[in-house]
Parts: sequence; C-alpha cells; structure tokens
Amino acid sequence: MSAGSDRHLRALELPVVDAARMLVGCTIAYEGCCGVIVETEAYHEAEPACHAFAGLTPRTRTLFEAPGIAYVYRSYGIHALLNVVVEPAGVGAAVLIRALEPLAGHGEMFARRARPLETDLCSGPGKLTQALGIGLGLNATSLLDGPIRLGPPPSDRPPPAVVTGLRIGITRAVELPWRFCAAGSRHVSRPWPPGLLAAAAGSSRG
DNA sequence: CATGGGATTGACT
DNA sequence: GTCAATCCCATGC
Repeated sequence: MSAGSDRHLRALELPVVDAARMLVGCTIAYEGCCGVIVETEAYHEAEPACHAFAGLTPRTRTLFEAPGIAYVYRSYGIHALLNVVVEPAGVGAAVLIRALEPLAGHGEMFARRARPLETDLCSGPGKLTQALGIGLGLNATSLLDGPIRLGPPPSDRPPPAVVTGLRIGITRAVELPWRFCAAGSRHVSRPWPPGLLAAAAGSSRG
C-alpha cells in the first residue's frame, strides 16, 4: 500500500481539528466530477459555532452519526454545504469542505456554475456543492461507499503544505484557528486572514 | 404559533 | 465597500 493511499481513512479516525488538517489534499468525487480538497474548517459540539452545540435535534442528528457520513445542510436558505462527519458516534463533530481544486468534470461544473473562471468553480462551500450538483438529499449518506466519494490524494499529487487560520463567516468562537488551506492554492474561498497564523505557509506575507 | 438568525453568494455603488 | 435573496429550524410566548 503506497504512502498516502489511505490518508482519508486515517483522517476519519482523528479528532476533528486534526481530521480537518489531514483532509486537505484528499479528494471528493460525485457523478463524474472530482476535486482536491484545498480548504476545510473544523466544527465540534463543545464550541458554539457548531450546529451540534445545541445538542441532538432533528437538524443536528447527522452530526452525531459515525465517522465518514456526509452532513449536508441548507445555509442562508439558499446553499447546500457539505461536511464530513468525524469522531465516534454520539459526538457531534464535522469537517466543513470549503473549497476544491477541480480535477475532473469541468464541463459539467461550468454548466452548473455558469462562471468563466476555473479558479472560481469550487472556491467556496456553496460554490462546490453547486458545481458538483450535491443537494440536501445526500445528507446522512456514506462518503466511503455512497454516491459522494471521499478519496485519498491523487498519486501524482502528494498532500500539500497546510496553512492554518481563523474560520470564516461565523459570529461565535471566532478565535479558534480551525481553518486549513493548501498553502499557495489559488482555489481557496478567500485568502487566509491577515498575518496571524499564516506564517505556517513558510513565506507568505500579507 | 411567530420570529430571528445564519458555517453564503452575486450584484451593485 | 454594501446589501438582498431565501428557508429551515431553534427558541420563546
């Protein structure tokens, strides 16, 4: 078994923050479209930005399922956001997939997105689900043998260096550095926060 | 049962 | 930079 070929499986065994970091570089595939994960965020029931903070409710039920399940929910009444459920069943935690670098299915993705730039195809949590055609009906399906497939990094693309930053678009627990981006990727939803933890990239400055 | 608030995006000034 | 679109659900009366 070559190194990295089970990276996605190993990630599912880890605490959510480590899983989020480990999933950068892995792949998401659905109906002929595929991309490399270049941005993730971690959410855990112990902190108030996580939906599971409210406890086990109809909305959060999926978050408490076994690792490797997809949590897909509607955001702002408009968008579907894709998460990878992690940590043991009974613990509410998931990794939000925030951006992909498109690998396959560009034609379909362009058609669904109707945007001209390749770097803008999947550069956001709502954008990538629209590009891949992932809807709320896929909530609670398996990412290992279900319609959406979580896979290891492509063999010709070793996992990238990872930049750590603050999560985006939340109002609670904003101080937690639980956002992870592939260093230097042009496919992320937004540049990482000014200064702060960006030093992990090695050379980025502003 | 009424209400408020989003893990966002795209269009516009 | 600002702002509307749009809907599920958690909360409160």
